[in-house]
Amino acid sequence: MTDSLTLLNDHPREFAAPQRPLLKGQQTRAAILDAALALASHMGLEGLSIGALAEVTQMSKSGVFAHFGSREELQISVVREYHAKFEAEIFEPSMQAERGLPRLRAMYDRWFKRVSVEIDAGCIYISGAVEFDDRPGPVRDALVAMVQTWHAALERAIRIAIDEGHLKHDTDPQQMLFEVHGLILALHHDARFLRRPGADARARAGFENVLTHYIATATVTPVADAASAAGAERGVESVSSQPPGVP
Amino acid sequence: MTDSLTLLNDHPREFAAPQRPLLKGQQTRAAILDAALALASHMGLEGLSIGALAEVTQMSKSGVFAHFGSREELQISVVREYHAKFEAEIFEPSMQAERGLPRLRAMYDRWFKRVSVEIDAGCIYISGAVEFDDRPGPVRDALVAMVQTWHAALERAIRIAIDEGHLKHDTDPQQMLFEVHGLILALHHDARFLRRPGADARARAGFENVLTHYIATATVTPVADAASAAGAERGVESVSSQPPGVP
DNA sequence: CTCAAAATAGAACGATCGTTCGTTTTTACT
DNA sequence: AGTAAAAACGAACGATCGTTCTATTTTGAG
Repeated sequence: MTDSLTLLNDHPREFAAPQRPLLKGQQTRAAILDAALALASHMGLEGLSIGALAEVTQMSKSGVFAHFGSREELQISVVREYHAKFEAEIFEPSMQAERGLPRLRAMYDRWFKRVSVEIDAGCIYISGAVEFDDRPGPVRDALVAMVQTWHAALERAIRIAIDEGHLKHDTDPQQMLFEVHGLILALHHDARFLRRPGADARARAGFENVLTHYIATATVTPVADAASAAGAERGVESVSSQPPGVP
Repeated sequence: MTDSLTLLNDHPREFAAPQRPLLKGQQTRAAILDAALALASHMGLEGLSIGALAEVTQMSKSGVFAHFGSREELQISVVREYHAKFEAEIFEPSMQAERGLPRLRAMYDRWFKRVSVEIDAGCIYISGAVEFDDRPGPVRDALVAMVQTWHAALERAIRIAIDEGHLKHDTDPQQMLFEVHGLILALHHDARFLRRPGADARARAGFENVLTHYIATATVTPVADAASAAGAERGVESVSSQPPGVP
């Protein structure tokens, strides 16, 4: 239950089921999807056009089209593909870290690197959220479902960190998630849009600031709980970078 | 110097100068711009089309077009219009608050209400940032300039709060701005995209958490400066809601 | 009222969009 | 090799896009 981010991953056939499974089709489909993912990272899901996709993949428009049946289905497939990669590269490796704060740190670190280092490809979750916040439909539904899945995983990690005594017992997981998510969004904004150089350092420092708040709050009246304080200290010092990493 | 957000506001004529000033033109131009602003808040700046705009304003496509000369100029005009309203409704009233933390609070409060309460109209700064982070050109340039202007005003307010002794003297203004901005972005994301009910409360609480961090840091080794601590306390308790408000 | 200038309308343009259809090539299995 | 299904193509469709052009109407000052 806690070791899978999988949701909506039951995609046995996208829109038309080949009765006799040929492999060439899936192969080029994957190639198209790869190009579509790169294209959507730059132009957004709405900026994704079948014509441009055909040009990139050296195929005919109708040839590309036939793999998805509609533009909307193509967009949904892109979202699903992004989710799958996100799950494999961000979520799953982080689950190898120890339960509690180390795992939460690992998740944030990988998430943060995804947004900052790979400047040449914007986060589809973030751009999609803005593009489809006013556009009802299956694309929006798919986006919401996958973002919520990721957020649920983060919230779970926070709750575990609380249970393990790494974070204050009265920590509001959703509040902490809100603040951490804000840091990622600010990073995406400053790095990609404003092109500010120090944005990644700000995101790192911001995370530490949030942590200090939820590990040992700076209340004007320190009612320090000895046990949880010790636990927090353990958590703080244990892991500051990712485990060896798996995939 | 500190009481104006004005930048790029020298827009005497947009693209074609009427030699003998007629008022009907400016009038309908304003009406078109109003409709364009509402339309862009829902569909984004890229989703803004002259055809749809003509339909809304009950005009011909060419009639609308003639007022701007190009779609790009229309987009820039929308950005400028949004900036003017933002300046009048968010920035200027906040400047009536006392220097320091009260003013910073006023700015955040109005900013935050702009993003949360008016759910039926997304923030063009935020959606524009995502739409144009990979699209060079004059529209992006205008967006960047105005966002930076607003950020500069916020940074100025933070610096004043430091000078007034309301915030810790070693506060990094840009870091604090980064974190506060993240809260607004998370609010926009959760309220508009995920449609989570409690997002505004999270943004409020997040701001308080950031404040507690920069007013009296929870360092494990409290090197409390008596003077700045007293100033911080003053600042904390002085204003928790906006001044009467002017415009 | 007059009249030039300004504002709006209307039709058409080339381009691109997603999509459909009929045909041809390629694939994979017997 | 033969064959039926699958995959890819190419042309065309209607719609919409931004834009250009030429009329027509409206405006505001003399």
